[in-house]
Amino acid sequence: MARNSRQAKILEIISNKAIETQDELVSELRAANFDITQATISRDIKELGLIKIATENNKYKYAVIGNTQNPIATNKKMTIFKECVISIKTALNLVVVKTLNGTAGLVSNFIDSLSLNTILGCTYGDDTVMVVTQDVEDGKFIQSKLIELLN
Amino acid sequence: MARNSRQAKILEIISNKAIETQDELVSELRAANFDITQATISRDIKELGLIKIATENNKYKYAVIGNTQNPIATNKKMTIFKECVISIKTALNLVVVKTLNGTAGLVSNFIDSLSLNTILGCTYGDDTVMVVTQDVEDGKFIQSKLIELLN
DNA sequence: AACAATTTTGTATAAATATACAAAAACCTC
DNA sequence: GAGGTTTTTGTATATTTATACAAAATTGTT
Repeated sequence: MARNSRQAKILEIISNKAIETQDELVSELRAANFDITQATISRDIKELGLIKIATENNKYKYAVIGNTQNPIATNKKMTIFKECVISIKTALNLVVVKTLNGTAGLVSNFIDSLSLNTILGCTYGDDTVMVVTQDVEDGKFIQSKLIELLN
Repeated sequence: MARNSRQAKILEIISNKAIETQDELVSELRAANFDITQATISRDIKELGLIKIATENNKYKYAVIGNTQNPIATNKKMTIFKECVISIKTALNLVVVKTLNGTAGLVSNFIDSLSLNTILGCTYGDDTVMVVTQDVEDGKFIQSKLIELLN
């Protein structure tokens, strides 16, 4: 289905470029070979829980909302998790998850919500989530758990 | 000037009730004796950096955006700080700031941004910010500093 | 594969929002 | 307080966004 990859593409686009209107987003998507209309984008934006917010230069842009405020339902989060994660690696007791730029917060939030008890905590930047576990073994374990979820 | 109190009222309204459209907000404000039009609200929303976001029940509502993402300029934040703070009290090494419901995040963010070095950290809920200082003396000091800012 | 049921999408348009421009209000400065 | 300057607001409207409805696509079942 093109739908999920399209939504992932939307997250990618808005994290890399200031998108002011849905029509602008339509153009970007068309350029990336997604043949859709504004109506569909409007629905995607609602589903993804994206926001339109004022920027410093007195314009508007679409953005991914921060984790605590994000009201997207869990199965939607799961879908997004799958779409946004690029790689999952371990380094000793850390699991390093690479994501589409700008979506690390969403991914981190999702991982937190799993409440896996061998996870001590998560931090994230723009495109990286760091999952801290007790030891090397736990790191490997969490890595495999997360990879499982991608299927 | 009615403008600042109106904007504060907007923050209060949206934190207490799900507001789906600007027209709805206009009605609420009219009920609170602010005689304005949709155009003004549109501008206020832009200035306050408010967002319209999808809710669980498949509708939209306006909301205050979380602190880290908030791009409002400092002087605007200062104005909002003044408008949103209700009281500032101390309890031993804590400074307890009461705010309009839903705006504690904004206020906390503003206090953080002051980078006062006797502040150890801030936490917040919906209408309360807790500022932690080293000791009772520092608490009193920060309290007075914050009260100063209200003038 | 034929059919029914569900989901996704486009078209057309209604609904909602942003803004150009002009007027009004607030603020200065002399 | 007259006259100039800046800020705020309303009116009217252009722009943008959401959605009803129908069509198309996808999925599941036999």
